Amino acid sequence: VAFADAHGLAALSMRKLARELGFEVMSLYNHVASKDDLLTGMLDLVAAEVPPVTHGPWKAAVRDHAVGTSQMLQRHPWAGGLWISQPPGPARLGAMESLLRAFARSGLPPDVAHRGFHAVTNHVVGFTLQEQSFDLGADQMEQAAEEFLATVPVEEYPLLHQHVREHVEGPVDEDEFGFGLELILDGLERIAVAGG
Amino acid sequence: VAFADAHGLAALSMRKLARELGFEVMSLYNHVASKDDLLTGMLDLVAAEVPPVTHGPWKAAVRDHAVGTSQMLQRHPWAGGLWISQPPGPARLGAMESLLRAFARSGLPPDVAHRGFHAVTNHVVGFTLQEQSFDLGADQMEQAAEEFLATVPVEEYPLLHQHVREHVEGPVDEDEFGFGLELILDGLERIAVAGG
DNA sequence: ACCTGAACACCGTTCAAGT
DNA sequence: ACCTGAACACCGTTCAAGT
Repeated sequence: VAFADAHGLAALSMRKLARELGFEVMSLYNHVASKDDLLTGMLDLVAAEVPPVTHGPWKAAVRDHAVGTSQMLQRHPWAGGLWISQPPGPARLGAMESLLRAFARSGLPPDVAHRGFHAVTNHVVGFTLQEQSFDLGADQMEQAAEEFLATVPVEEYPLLHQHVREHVEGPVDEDEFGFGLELILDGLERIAVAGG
Repeated sequence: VAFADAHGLAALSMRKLARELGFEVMSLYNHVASKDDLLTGMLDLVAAEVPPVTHGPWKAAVRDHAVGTSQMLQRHPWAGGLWISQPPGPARLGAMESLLRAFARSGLPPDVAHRGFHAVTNHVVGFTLQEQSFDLGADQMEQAAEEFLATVPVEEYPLLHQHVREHVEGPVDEDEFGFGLELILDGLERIAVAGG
């Protein structure tokens, strides 16, 4: 995890990891079955960092967990891509169960709860991945944006230029994640209230 | 694109692609600068398959484009992962501009339109990726679900078991994508109406 | 129980040489 | 202008051999 945090997922090869740890490559296979197994384990390690889902009102519990997961994925930028491809370990399974429990006490019809669960988790992973593909950490951000816009003619893409400029100038997008999340949660709550 | 559709992205190496085409590896570098360049080109090719954003009412235009993009990503399962990591080519730039145009005529305040744009695109990419990580095409679906559940104790994760079972038994999740999309679009529309 | 040298079957990419 | 043989610097993984 420390290696991936420091050098990124692309730089993580079994050989480099072994060298960093002071061993030879093949020694790693005494501790993990394969590279995939290693990645699965890494992912569950960071999944365990997310604060447990609270026992209070469902909306706050779901929101807090979504925010906590998003923050964790921002701390470990390599984890978002794996989140989708790796099977869940114990930590993630536990979080999923707790989140389902929160939805269960929402009063939503079971099928709506089911879909709501997906809408929320989709938002978390989709948003974080999308953000990471564009964000580069404040300072380089502006430069990257300028470089990008330089390759895109203004006359042809005026709104796109403006959109990117809004990104740079901020702080419009201070809490974009929360904005989308509230759209989903408010929509669900409206259904819960109407049905109850 | 045909190769990736048929064999998946993991199987696509420059060497195998060259063999499929009846050439040697190195010949490919007369036509693309690198493998990354190849992938960027492939992605814009499939991006061009998405029907153009319509000129009508903003909500329908945004919805249709979201649905069209989601369908394209399901036709080319390898494309979702690249969607995030590759820079947009001409086809995608054009689609982004058109989608921004639809938001521009929504009457939403500029910052809400900006956030709405992201909420929608996040939903599309997040949902498709999430779905692909779990869906395996109806037939294998049930078997995969059973295998997965076999590794997860029922007593510890009762709601998770039920959730997966709902996936298998369907057709609860007939239009999960649309459900989440409408939550977002309805929320935006409410803001547009209240503000106008 | 844990480490390791040698080896295998792969990668993407460069470069000089061909036609 | 396009193709290609040889080579380079990498990969993940296995297996037999060591302590």
